[in-house]
Amino acid sequence: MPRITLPDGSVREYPEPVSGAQIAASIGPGLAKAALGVKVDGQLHDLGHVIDRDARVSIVTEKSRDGQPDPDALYLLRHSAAHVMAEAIQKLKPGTQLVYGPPVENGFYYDMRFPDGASLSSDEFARVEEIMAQIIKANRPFCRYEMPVGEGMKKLEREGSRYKIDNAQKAIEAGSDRLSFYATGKPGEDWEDLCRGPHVPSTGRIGAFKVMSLASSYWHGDENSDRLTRVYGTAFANQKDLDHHLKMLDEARKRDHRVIGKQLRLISLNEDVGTGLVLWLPNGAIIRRELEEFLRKARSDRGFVWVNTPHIGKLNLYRTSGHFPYYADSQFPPLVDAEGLSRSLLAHGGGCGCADIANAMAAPEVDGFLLKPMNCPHHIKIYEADQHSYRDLPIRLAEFGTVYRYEQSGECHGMTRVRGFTQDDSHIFCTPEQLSREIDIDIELARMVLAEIGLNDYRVRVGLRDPQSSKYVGSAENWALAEKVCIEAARGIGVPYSIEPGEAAFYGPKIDFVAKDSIGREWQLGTVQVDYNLPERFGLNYIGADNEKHRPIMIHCAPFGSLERFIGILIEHFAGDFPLWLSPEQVRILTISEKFAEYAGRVHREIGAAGAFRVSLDDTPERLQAKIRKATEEKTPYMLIVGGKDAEAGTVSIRHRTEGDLGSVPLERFLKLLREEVETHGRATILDAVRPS
RNA sequence: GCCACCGUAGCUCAGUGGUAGAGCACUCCCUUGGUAAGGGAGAGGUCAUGGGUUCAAGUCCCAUCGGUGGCUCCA
Repeated sequence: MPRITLPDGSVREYPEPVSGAQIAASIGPGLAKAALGVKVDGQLHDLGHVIDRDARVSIVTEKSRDGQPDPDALYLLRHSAAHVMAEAIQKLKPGTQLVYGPPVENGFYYDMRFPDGASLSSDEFARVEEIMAQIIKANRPFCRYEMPVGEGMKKLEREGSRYKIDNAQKAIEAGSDRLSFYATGKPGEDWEDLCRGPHVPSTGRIGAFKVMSLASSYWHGDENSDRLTRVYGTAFANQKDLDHHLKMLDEARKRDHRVIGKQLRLISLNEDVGTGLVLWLPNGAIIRRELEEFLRKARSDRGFVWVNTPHIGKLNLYRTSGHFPYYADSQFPPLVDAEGLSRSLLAHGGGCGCADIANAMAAPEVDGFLLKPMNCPHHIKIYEADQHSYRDLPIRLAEFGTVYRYEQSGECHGMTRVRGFTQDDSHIFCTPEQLSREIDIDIELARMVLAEIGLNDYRVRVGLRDPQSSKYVGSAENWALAEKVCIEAARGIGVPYSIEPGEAAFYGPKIDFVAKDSIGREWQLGTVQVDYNLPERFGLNYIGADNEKHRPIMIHCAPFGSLERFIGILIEHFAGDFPLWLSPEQVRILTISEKFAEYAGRVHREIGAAGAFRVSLDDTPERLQAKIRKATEEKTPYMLIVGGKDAEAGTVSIRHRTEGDLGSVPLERFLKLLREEVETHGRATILDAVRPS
């Protein structure tokens, strides 16, 4: 006699156990038709799932109440589409072994292993989609059936499905006493798969789908295990949602910082220089310099002092800090002189393969230099350059410090994942009493930076250590202390925060700012990290009021993270339309004909004389339309069009790169507005001031 | 590092075994025009590199280098 509570609070009683489909039907024929699954006390199930006790139930349909695609519906659709895709691929490539096919953020994937000699190419996606379309058109039901584990295992063994047997064993270990299978159609006749479910009622409910891409993966994510092929797809309830998704992907592609970075001549990646090494062209260097100057001032205002340190340091420095032993795989090999190298190779067996060199270098007596993977050890040595009293603290050191990390070749990506990059790094050394205030200063700085850039939608992530892992340095007490401080600081920020074990740096927990860009993608930007461990490893101290030595605490803070990555993200966020203060070119004067070159030249000189504006003059004999098109494509924020009328009246006609003609204003007024927009970082714009209402 | 795909003019790309192409950009000439491409001419390529198959290779095969999408990784 189950009493069913619906999302609107109403309660329905049923005389006997009832399925999700029956509940939907009892509410209305429209809902029965739209139903894709059922959620019982927060658990998603097949629509056919039978409820035999009191429960809170909602019927899952394609749209949630806010009109957006329902996440549960997408889960069901995509999980089901994964089955359909697997069936299609197995039909196309007989003998393919299935591994695991879950829904993921924007779709689903299925890991599979092709028989020897076979593979899937993206050229075959259309064929896979054809077969999928047939299966969907046939509208076969997803039929769940269960077996006791013994019988189920026997069935899997008969089928010789190594990976599925492993999945089943995992389920049994997790406490399952039955195995569930889903047939796409009739059990025993049609295609089926060991699967926990749930699924949509039938294949016909998969409204729109697409096979997206191929990747490789490892079984259990272990690189020494079997290599699998991961086929990605996506599915939506209808074509419109799929089209919208594809449009977003296309929009993201159009904003790709590698494409825009090339078009706007911001940066260059050159294979002769090396993978993951960014060349800043003059235009990109302007953006970088503006950001650096902005942060330089912001830091100086907050009591930071500027230092400079070299790009390399001795190996022992990084042995002490822990960087060298813990991150040996992801740094460039040490720099050792030839004599030292041959000495240590001899001492370690005499081989000179990569592994031999790596082993020889790891030996504790080897001396040499390392390209710095982080700036902190150098800054620590700057702290140590003087004896410190508690009266000196806090000491706030800052540097745009370039660091090098040997990312695996497949990891490098444009400006966002590189091998050499400049951190806007800082290290505060303070007393325990000062810690909370110093963290606040760093957090305020990081938030101010985001606000000035216009990234106002962000959340905070507190990265704690993974208690299972041994990669961290320092004592448990230090970690507990630092983690507590970070969590409290995050709580005080007033934006949503999450706590994520395993996301800490190796020396301490961190507070990361994760911002949403203009098309809704999230990026990890600034970071504030609390560190009790490096001061201890280096034996740092200050003399307290008690005339005793005490250990300072360090705070690492980088509001941008790295300039390469940050500017790469900004390129995508703005799609190249940088705010005026960051634009490589701010104003371009366009002559209507060469007859007005003299007036245009005067305007050019006056703007130049009025301040450090980046202004250029296009007085070529091209037609105006062509010049406008060129300047627009080059994303110049403001074009000033000057011809006979302007020359007579002493005005300029303003054109905005995206809003078009803004009419003409006297030159002095334009200059005043220009200065205002640059100085306010775009809070007051020329566009707003003169746009015809 | 692994899997799949790709590498042709400065850029974007066409060219599936038979004389290396287009558009844009560039240079020169004409055009002097009020809000997203005026017209004409010219110059520009070891088809990533090295091997192989073939009478013949940008095209087919192998290797190497580089790129892209993922995987793994990400201090």
